[in-house]
Amino acid sequence: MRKVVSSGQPTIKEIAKKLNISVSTVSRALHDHHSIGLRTKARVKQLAAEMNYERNQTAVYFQQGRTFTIGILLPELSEAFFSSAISGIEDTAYSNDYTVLLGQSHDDEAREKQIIQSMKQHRVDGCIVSIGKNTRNYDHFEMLRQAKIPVVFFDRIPDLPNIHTVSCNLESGTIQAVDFLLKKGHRVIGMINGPEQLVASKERATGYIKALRKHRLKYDPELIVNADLTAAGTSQAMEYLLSLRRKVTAIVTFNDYVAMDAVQYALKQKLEINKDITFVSYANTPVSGYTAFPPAASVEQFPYEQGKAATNMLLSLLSGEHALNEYNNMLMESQLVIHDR
Amino acid sequence: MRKVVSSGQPTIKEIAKKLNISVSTVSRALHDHHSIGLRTKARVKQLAAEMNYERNQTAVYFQQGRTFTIGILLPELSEAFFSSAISGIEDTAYSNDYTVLLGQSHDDEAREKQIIQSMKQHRVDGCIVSIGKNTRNYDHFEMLRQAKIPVVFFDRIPDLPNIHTVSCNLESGTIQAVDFLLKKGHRVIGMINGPEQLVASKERATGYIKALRKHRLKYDPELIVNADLTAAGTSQAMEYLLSLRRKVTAIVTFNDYVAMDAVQYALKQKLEINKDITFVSYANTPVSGYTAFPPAASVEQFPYEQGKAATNMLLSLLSGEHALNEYNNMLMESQLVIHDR
DNA sequence: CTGTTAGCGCCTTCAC
DNA sequence: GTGAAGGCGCTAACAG
Repeated sequence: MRKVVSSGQPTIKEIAKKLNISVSTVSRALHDHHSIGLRTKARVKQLAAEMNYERNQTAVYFQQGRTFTIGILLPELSEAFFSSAISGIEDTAYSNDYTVLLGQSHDDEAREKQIIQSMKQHRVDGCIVSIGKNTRNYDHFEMLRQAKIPVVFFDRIPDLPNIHTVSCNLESGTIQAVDFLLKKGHRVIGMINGPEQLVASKERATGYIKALRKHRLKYDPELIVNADLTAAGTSQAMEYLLSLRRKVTAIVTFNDYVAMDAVQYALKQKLEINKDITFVSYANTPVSGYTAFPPAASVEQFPYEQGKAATNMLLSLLSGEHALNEYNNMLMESQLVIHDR
Repeated sequence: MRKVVSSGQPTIKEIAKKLNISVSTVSRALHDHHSIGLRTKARVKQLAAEMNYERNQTAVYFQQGRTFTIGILLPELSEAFFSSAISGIEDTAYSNDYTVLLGQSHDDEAREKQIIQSMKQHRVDGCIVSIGKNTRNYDHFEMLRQAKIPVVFFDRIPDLPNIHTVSCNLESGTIQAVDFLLKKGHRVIGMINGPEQLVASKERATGYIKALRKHRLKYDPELIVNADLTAAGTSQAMEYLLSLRRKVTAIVTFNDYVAMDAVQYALKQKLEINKDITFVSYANTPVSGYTAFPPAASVEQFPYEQGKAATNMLLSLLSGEHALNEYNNMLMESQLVIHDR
């Protein structure tokens, strides 16, 4: 059907012919094999350079049964968190001579399956995956397991047994955040949290409660609201928090977007930011520093480092220095970054 | 050296053996070749399904001499513009059954060369490239040309003859921006432009001047400042513009970051945004809407669409429906998006 | 030190 | 309709 177009690129065969030696000698010379004479080596290398020879990796991949390529599946590249993460992945992969094959699911389960399928056919050596919001069925990952393609899950992790994961624990950062507010004298601290079912929301709530407990303060459940992360939801949450009997002087928001919406609401109520009300958030975006009223502090989740860690974990799996029934679950600690003292 | 690990994946050979037919029959059956009997076809397909057979793409790539993979080289994934662009690239590639190999140069020329080299070895079918800020030498692209790997340059385009490009013309958007301000009654409009040597700066300046000319207003060179895009540079530029005899009531800024810095400066001078002073900017970031004082309008550059266009151009080059000496240079029009009337 | 040979999985031309 | 054979470029036994 499709014509095989000769690429015109020189092969070791041609080099061998011109030099009147065998292909294996050429191959070995090019690889600096110890058993090849210095003179032949030099001759081969010189001719190869002259002819602009370049090894055909597709042949090598085929022959070796591995591609030195890792597949990356993420929900959405345009989210700052993921673009930062993939930056870390790509950097680490490249410095280990691996290439990166990319796919984004857009949180669509069907597309996610399709991409995994395509990566499997591509014979990637391994995958790094952050699953979509709506993914409920994990058959595609089961197929990878059967094909013996190792996977490291990262940030958005499926509820599966025996998997490798890298994620960031938000509890510690939240404790630091609440600590920070308490030290500044705040006693009534609200929290605009995310949807209840998210692990990330649970970690935030737990951190909040633990921080209070640490300071022997009683926890008032009224002060935590679960919102839907939309601007409208945030306004509602703000309205609620500001209507409470106890006067809320600080609020921990689910992320920077929520913080920005909350700030807008507060400004409309003629509140002075960092005086009447102080915000602390989670750094999903690097631009919060540019806003007129950035949060006084935010919990950094180190997406770049997470990407790096996930890649290193995958590479160590690929190097085969692991027992097959050993599963790595790495938990990074989040950390509070203070913008405004 | 490295052991060849049998992947354990079934091959057409095994299917053939189990069915006591030849590999070529299996191959043909799997491809729905017309000359294969319906019964055999069915038997083959069923067994293949049962065995979880999956075609080894690396073998196909090798054999066909093409990989259905395109290489993407970008300066920096964490820049909103590029992450949006790659989103468009990836979507388009995937819906055409192409896979995407990723590399970021971090604006480092050496790394850029290395990535191109690696993509060439990978035998990508084509490349989409946005060059680094500091790249002065283009030998690596010359090598791609010799290897007959088509390249589409995009957004950041090198100064080379006979290349394919996709880029966005900022002149039109700038004209619209100035039009918008003039219609709102502004007569003294400043511009904080970028470094003089950038094409993008030139286009902005030209658009500004053309818009004034269109309205038969005289152009005052004092009103355009070239800044370095840092916060400090922006402050200086603001100080200068606000010190002019003629009272500047509106400013066009190089991008949203500059706009945000400029807004900060204006606020410090107790100016009221959108009253004493109005800003119009270029949309490099989707978050400007979240800031307390977003620009009244901004010039959209459609990175997603640019990525899509570049990919389509590359795909059409790959399909071979082009003369070799034909070069495509696509210019998209930027467009003003009004946030605040 | 170097050459010969086989084979990776698949497709395709040629023969039957 | 189906089979046999060759070859894509490279590596790695196995022989000298």
